[in-house]
Amino acid sequence: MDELQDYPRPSVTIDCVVFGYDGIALSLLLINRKEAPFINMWTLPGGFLFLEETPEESARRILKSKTGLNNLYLEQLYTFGDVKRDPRGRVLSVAYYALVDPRRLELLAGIAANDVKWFESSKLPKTAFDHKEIIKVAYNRLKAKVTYQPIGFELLDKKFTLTELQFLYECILQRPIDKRNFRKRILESKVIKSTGEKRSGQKNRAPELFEFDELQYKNLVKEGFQFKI
Amino acid sequence: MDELQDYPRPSVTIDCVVFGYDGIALSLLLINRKEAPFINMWTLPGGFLFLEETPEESARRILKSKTGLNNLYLEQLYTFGDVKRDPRGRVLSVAYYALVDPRRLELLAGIAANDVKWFESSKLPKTAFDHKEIIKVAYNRLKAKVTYQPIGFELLDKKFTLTELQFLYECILQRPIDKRNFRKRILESKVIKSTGEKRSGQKNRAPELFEFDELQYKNLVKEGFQFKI
DNA sequence: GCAAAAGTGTTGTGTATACACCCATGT
DNA sequence: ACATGGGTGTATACACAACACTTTTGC
Repeated sequence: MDELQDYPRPSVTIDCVVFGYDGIALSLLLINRKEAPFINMWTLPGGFLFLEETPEESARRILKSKTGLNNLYLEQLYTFGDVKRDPRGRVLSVAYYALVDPRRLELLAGIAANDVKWFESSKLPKTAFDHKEIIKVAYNRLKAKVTYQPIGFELLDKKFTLTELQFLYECILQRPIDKRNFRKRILESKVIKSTGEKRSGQKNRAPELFEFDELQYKNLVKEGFQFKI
Repeated sequence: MDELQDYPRPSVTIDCVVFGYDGIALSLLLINRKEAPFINMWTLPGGFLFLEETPEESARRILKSKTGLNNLYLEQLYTFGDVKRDPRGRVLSVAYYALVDPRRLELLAGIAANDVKWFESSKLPKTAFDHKEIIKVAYNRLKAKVTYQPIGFELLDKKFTLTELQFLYECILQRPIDKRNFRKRILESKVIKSTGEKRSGQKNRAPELFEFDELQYKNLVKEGFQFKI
């Protein structure tokens, strides 16, 4: 008979791949590990799952405690379970990925600056455990997802210009996008709307500011719409 | 300090959504549960993860022991972790889904016929735990995947006709597909090749037999090809 | 020769891509 | 007035969807 106590239990951790974008490059949030094993190496923000929380709740708690952020875009990525992925013993990791505007993060106090750091995704340091693999899987997922689902707005300010949005997409997809086609499609999709405002103070024409139209987006999802960049 | 023994550990199970296709309808393999809780209800084939095996190895072991099958198409689906999903305590389930030709299965002895049964996916019985949810996620994943990746051949005999393949796709996608367009696209994709043989004995024109071209498929994947139905 | 399923092309329609100039603003 | 990035439309190629008849085989 299958009783819970009849079976040995693995440890279960949650690891989060946190993507950020500062207007120039796609970055990843890593933490400098203070304990053995892998002391002083960089790791994904993570921690052990508590028995009274779901994996997603756990991911949110961990991100909150390590970065101070809540309410971010979060999605389960994959469960990594190589037998030897953690030298301390048998540890499964349920990995999540999150999108964050790093400028929201800079405002927060209480984070030891040397321990938590953004790294450009093209210049990552050596990471502990199997975190390199997790990051690779997360990045592939993000790239695939962004072309057919309108995620990515979380990485920008609430109000953004179309040029900023396009740069972000180019950053994620690592390829140039035609400006006119990009604007046409993103506007046709109706997932963003103009705020009517313009941003002035630049030394050129004042660009129009847009925002994500969440209500409209939810309606479109109900009708089963397909987004495409 | 994060030591493994400092944290309580959840139990971890593996559950498998096994899709089958008998030439007429898409089916799902369920097992009649003999223990409490949920005694006598239908469940996904599953079991506890052993510490010395990866989740995928565990899924293969479980499928082998409950159905006798190995070497099937298997892919991690999602990790389900609701706190109350199992009344016995805190149990995470790493779910997989698999594709199987049920006719391969019928040949196997040693399976108590009343305990393991195929159900048409449109006529499922009440299931235990959160297995209904897991099945729903698996079916959505299968539907999405089949349109851009050439999976599904596992559900047919090694040699199959284009009409059989088309019926399978119609079954999975639950919509009619135009015969000429289907043939055109599937042949253009190069993932199947003619065997040169024909199947006779029917009371109509003898159809050509095709097979999945695995070598060619691997080459195409390397070049980053996109399949599309 | 008839029933039953296999097999085969073309055309229209819509969607994706490629491409270059004018506009508004600040200095 | 000039430098800088913002904003706009069209023509072409390609991909997808719709559609009906002929061929082969067994009875």
